[in-house]
Amino acid sequence: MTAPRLAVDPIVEARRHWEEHGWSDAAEGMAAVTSIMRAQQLVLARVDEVLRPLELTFARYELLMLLHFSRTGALPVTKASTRLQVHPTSVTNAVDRLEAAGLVERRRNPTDGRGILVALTPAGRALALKATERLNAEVFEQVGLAPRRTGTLLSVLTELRRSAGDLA
Amino acid sequence: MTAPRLAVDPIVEARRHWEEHGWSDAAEGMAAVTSIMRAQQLVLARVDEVLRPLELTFARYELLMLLHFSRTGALPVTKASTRLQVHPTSVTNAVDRLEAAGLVERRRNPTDGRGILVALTPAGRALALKATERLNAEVFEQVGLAPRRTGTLLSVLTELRRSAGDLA
DNA sequence: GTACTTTACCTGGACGTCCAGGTACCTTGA
DNA sequence: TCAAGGTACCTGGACGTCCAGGTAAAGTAC
Repeated sequence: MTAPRLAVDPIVEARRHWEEHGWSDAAEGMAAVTSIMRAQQLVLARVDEVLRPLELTFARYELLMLLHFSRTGALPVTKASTRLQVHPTSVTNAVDRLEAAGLVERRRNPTDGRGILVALTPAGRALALKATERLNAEVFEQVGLAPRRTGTLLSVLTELRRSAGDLA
Repeated sequence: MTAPRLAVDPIVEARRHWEEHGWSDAAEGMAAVTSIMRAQQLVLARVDEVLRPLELTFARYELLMLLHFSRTGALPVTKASTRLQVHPTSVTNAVDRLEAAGLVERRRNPTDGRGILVALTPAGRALALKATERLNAEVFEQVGLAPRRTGTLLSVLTELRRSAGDLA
């Protein structure tokens, strides 16, 4: 984080401006959207800080864990893309870097000549578990909310994702 | 959005895996963090879709609105960086593009020879208001939550941001 | 008043995200 | 069987974010 702490919350400030401009119906939604953006930025920064010494990023970590949880430790790019809910090229990008670090490898897909399988290496699996230990201890076990509140957040965000067509 | 809808929520799935691995203390936090990431991705996509016809992005829109709400319509880069809570180079980047589009201009800062002022042009102000109209109607007034839930989300995220040192 | 430190901004680069476009392969239907 | 359409992956590029490093000006201290 670079910026100094602020006396006034920019989001509260923006909401006040919205009200004053007669955009009251949109003020709360604007504040919610902006808060999500900012929360993501903060949480991602915390996560990446923990992962930096391991030379991982959250995107790459997620891919490693997806492979770790898969039966064979190998998945086609498309499958990974769907599960991670990112664009296929984002997966290609992550695989490039993980492959260069020896954490995954690309294999020919025996059942589909067009495709490849992204396969976890032993080093990749070991690093994924190490990263999980640290993330659990330093971020996930202390997100920064009162006990019940984490569940509340989860529930509201699930509703939001569902309404955005993210879930069935 | 590219990926097809999934039968199972990847976040629910991941949480189950966490529980099964004996990481129960971290499972809910992991789910919360992942949900924030995904929610941000979805909301940003909605916002950018509305802004695309105007050749704006959310980052640039936010800068335009910050200037619009400022007394003189002009701010130093550092001030904008602090208010928007992004790195100063992100502001430089946004200013480059907005300036190329004639929406802002760089002026010498009369009170500080090192600095510049980013000043809103009439075109920039007009576009900011037009963009706000559309964002209000198409996103902010219908975030996708039941009425009371938006307030709940806002309250929890504020708690999260405060605990991350984002607020005073 | 001069030397040291800090501040403001920029450049260059890494990374993740998406989109557009291209190639190789599979699938489908006549 | 074979042509048309769809799928899987990659490359190249745009964009936003951050970091590292550099220059110029302001502030501070002796």
